[in-house]
Amino acid sequence: MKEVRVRFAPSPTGYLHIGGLRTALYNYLFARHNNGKFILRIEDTDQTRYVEGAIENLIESLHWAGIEYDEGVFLENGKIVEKGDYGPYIQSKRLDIYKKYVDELVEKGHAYYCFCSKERLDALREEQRIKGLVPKYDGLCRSIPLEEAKERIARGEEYVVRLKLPHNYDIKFHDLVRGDIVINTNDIDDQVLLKSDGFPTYHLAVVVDDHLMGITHVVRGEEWLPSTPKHVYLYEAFGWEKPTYVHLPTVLNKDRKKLSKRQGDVSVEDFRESGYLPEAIINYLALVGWSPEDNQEIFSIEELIEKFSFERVAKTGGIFDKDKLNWINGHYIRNSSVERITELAIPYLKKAGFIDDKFVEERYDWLKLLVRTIQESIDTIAEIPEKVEFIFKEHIDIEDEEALEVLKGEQVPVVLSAIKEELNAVDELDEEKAKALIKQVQKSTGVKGKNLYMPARVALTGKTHGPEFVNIMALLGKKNIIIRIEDVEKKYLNI
RNA sequence: GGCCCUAUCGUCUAGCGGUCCAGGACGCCGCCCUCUCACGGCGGAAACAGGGGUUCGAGUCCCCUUAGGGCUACCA
Repeated sequence: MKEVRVRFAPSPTGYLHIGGLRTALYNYLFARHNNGKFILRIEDTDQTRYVEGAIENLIESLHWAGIEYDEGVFLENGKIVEKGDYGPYIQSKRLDIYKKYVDELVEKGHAYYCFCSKERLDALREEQRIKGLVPKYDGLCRSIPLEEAKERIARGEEYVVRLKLPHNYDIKFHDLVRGDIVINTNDIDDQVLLKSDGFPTYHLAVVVDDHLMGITHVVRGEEWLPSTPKHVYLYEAFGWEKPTYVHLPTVLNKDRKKLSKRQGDVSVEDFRESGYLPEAIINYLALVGWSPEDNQEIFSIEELIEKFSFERVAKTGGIFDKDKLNWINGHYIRNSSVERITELAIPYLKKAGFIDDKFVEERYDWLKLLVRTIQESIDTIAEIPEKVEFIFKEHIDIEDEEALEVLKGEQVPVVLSAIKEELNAVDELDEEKAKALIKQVQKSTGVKGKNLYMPARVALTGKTHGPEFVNIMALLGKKNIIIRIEDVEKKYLNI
């Protein structure tokens, strides 16, 4: 059997869209599942949309997500390099190749030169629109004899090359997720193949490159479905074997529209900054549009590779469900080592102004305890600062009504002074000592359970709920505990 | 407008003619665990868009309607 070769071919127009990541992921999974090759090609045929740094960003995002490819465009020491036997992998470097094939098409009579101006085309479309017709090129230049066209080009006239589609011809192809598709050429335009600036359009470039690069399966978003007949026709015109098509359902917004900026995060970078783990993003994305045979929800990348197939890809577009992503991300955070989450948390804690480099160096174990204390209660790394803010505050204000209510309890002064008392007996606290201390307080006051913990919790955190209390004590340390207790005694107990 | 695609719980989905009074997951609700929160465990509410066929039998096949999405560029 022929080796599977697939590609992800984004345009460098900015960042890597989360929907694009899923397309890349499915390509990747399919390639790995079949021991095939995965290629990254850059489709930069629209000079007007090119964004500086976009290629680098694309590659970095893919790398962060753990999507690795075998051929194409890579980043080495910050420089863009190409690897593989089918290059160049950046379309703007392949202009002469497209020119050659477009010439062949013209010679064969499958394409023609068109000299129509932008103005004429606009006017034509406007006229058709008013008449209620389908906006379509009217084929004016179709009948210009080749010799005449060549003379006009020689004279320096601007031109494009258009695909010469036969009239009323059914183009058929099979799609692995959609099944058989038939579209009549009467519903398709004589697509521009080569633009007046000498660049190919997507339609020409994708066919030529996929063929030349030996691509066996074209796996892309379903927005390409309507233009696939053009591509199929091109393969036929060139006499090439066409690839297998796989059109993936769209990843949608809550309003069922294509996922777009302004409704929140859409770039891989955004998700990274929001504190999502790459394996969580990958795990979640795999599930939008694909499902395994059993009811498994949590997958390692190896499991995904093993279980993935296009037969189980859905036809319907799926809404990007942040709640489920959060759940998956939380799962991975809980199952990660404290060390890893601590490393990831440090930049966020620095940004919040809670810690600095010196702090990290001197109190790394303390930071690990801090992270361990809240690790199970978070969905994203970015939530950490708000979760631990109360630890870093010098003084806390108690505004919570429930908390204020707790402080009215009869045993509150007894408990708090007992804690201070016991604190005198130790020089510094760790979890063990904090635990022992609470036990001591229990013994000396006779107060236990809720009546003991709640006043203490409120005094130290200002809230009636929060993480493990013993950890909070160890985190705060002797000095801060005393400060907070005395604050409460003064401000709320009039002691 | 034309063409193409799609249609199961709020969401992601399982279901490829009978084993479906429709299964799993997120979210939601309740209970348990527990100083609280969270985690975890257990349980619950929640869907086959509508109408025609085909068939002994339809969520599953066909048609229509409706709804949604995509495409309709010298953008990808």
